Formats: sequence, C-alpha cells, structure tokens
Amino acid sequence: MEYNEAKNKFISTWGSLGTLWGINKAMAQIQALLFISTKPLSTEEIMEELQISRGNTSMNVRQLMDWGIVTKELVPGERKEYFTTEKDVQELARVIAKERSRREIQPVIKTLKEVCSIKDDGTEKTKELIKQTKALHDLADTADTMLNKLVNQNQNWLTKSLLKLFS
Amino acid sequence: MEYNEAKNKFISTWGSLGTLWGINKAMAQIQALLFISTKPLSTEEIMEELQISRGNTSMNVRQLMDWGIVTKELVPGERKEYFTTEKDVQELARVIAKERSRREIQPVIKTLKEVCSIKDDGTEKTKELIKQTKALHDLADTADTMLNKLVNQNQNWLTKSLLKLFS
DNA sequence: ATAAACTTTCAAAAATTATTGAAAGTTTAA
DNA sequence: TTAAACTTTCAATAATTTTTGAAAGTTTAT
Repeated sequence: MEYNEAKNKFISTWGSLGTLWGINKAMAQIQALLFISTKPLSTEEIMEELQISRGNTSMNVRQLMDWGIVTKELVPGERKEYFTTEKDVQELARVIAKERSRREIQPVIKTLKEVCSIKDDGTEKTKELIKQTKALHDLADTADTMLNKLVNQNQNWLTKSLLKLFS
Repeated sequence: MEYNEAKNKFISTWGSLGTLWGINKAMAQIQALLFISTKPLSTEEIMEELQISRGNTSMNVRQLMDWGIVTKELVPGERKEYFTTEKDVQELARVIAKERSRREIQPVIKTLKEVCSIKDDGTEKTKELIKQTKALHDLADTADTMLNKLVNQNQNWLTKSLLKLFS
C-alpha cells in the first residue's frame, strides 16, 4: 500500500465513522483530510481532493469551526482562507466528547429526569416507568460524567496506564 | 405530566437517541416500549402502540433479537409470539457496548492499523500520515478496550463509586 | 391434507438527509 | 467608487434510509 491508497483509505474510513460521533460524511472527510495534511488547505484544495462542491465545503468547514476543531489560518499576502484542524488526538477527543455531551446526551438526561419524576399514582405501569427511566437516567448521567472527567484529564491518560485500574 | 405523556416523551426521546448507539428510530422505540412494559408484548400490540406497519415491526424486532437485547417469550396456549427486552440497564449497556465495538469500532481500528503501517518513504506527507493515524489508532484502541472493561465489570460500577477515581 | 393464524420478505413508495451550483453577499485593492 | 476575488446562502436535486403492505412462507390444530 503506498501513500495515495493509504490516504484514501483513511479518509473514507474516517468519513464513514462520522455517524459514530454524530456528524455527516463530508464533514468527517474534511476533518480527516486536514488531519493528515502537512499544511493548511484552501477551499479550492479541499473541493479538489474530496471532489465535493463549493457550497458543501463551505457549510461543512463552518460546522467544523463551530465544533471548535477547525480554525481559519490567514496566509500573509493571500486573499483566500486556509484551514487547519486540531492535530492533537487527545484534544480532539476532549472537544468531541464535550460537544456530543452538550448537544445530545445532556438533553436526553434532562428528559429522563423529567419522565422519572412524574407523580407515582400507584399503578404498576407507572411504577415500572419511573423505575426504568430512573435507572437509565442514573446510568446515562454517570457515564456522561465519567466520560467528561476521563477526557478532561490534561495528563496523558494513555501513558499513565489508567487501564490497569480496570484489568 | 401524567403517565401517557411521560411514556410518549420517553419513547420518542429514546427513539431519537437511537442514532447515538447506531440503530434506527423504530428499533429504538420498540426497545423503549418493551423496556417500560410490565408484560411481554405481541407484534400487534407493538404495531398499535407505535403506529408502525407489520413489516417494520417484524424486521426491527428481529434486529433487536440479533443484538441480543430482545427475546421471544412463549405464552402457553397462545400462537402469537411475545417479546421482552433486557430490563437491567447495566446488562443493556454491556451488550450495546460490545455490539458497537464489534460492528463498528473494531473494523475502524483494523483499518487505522493498516494505514499507519505503510512503508515510510521518507517524504513529509507520508511521515505525517503515519504519525497521525498511529495516534488515532492508539487512542481508539485504548478507548475501546477501556469501554469494554468498564462495562464488563460485573460488579456494579455505579454503586462502587468508581467516579471517585476521576474526581 | 386443509385452513386458519401467524411471521417474514422485499419491491415500491415515502421520508429524510446530503449535495449542488448559481445568485447574492462580502471584503479588499486600487 | 468599482471590480475582482473570494465566501455564503438556499432552493432545487440527488442520494440514502426507512417504511409500507401485500404476497409468500411457516406453523399448528383438526
């Protein structure tokens, strides 16, 4: 496997993984492309490499900037905008976890809280609803908190062998 | 908020959360419905409650059985099949984490491994590709392993206050 | 064997989501 | 101010995913 094949494989795999962290294919592919690029890329270059339209590129780059993982880079003497992505995987993971939590997990936790707080009218079905949604709420809340704490450690939890705790 | 409103809110929230664990809306809603039901439900009952077609119900129930979180329940003297879901949230989390890892994360880790193992031809772009995909591989691999170990603890990690480790 | 009761399949339709491209908008240089 | 260089917007279109429903398949009772 030489460079181009490997590059394409990486971009397409990362693109299809987009769903896993809740973004679309083009957005994930743009991020992937920037992630392995040795220099900032212009809109033109992104369009060319990924064979996508200007509008698509513009919207998805903007979204990546909203997520906080892509930034504009101004090249002196150039009118065009150039883009780079966060290159540190730890920081990337931290930002993604934080955003997903804020956008998707927190609202669900909030709803679960509301549902499991309804008045117990004594019927079996109400008791079951309360019991089960309470269990889910607690699980989701704990998992979310843990994920955030884990990912927010600024020490490198990879090399600190935190794994040992669970072995 | 009384029972029916709460029930609908739960089912629809859980349904839209489906994407987060990689399944479609109907599948998530069926699971949600069974999760708060006090008794096993037939295909008819599921169709009726969620207002979905027979074919849709059949296919999604089958998928939930493939995932291992819904099981057939045979009621003596009845010809119909009845369904129940795993009621324990810990076990549910364990199964979901395991399936997601197997279906989606492992294949990506495998690809990352391949890509970061290409021959270093000495060019800057190849070095960058190798370096960045290696970092992602290590992160993904560690995160996946941790998640599985966490979720496989059969002790109750909620009540064991594992949280304290990260506070 | 037959028929009733039920489940599964799958091609077609509907719904949803992503993408395009051209027009409108913005910024900069002269 | 004008015009060139660039970016953004968004209605239309395309692609993808989900859902339907009726036909085919299966099982069970008689």
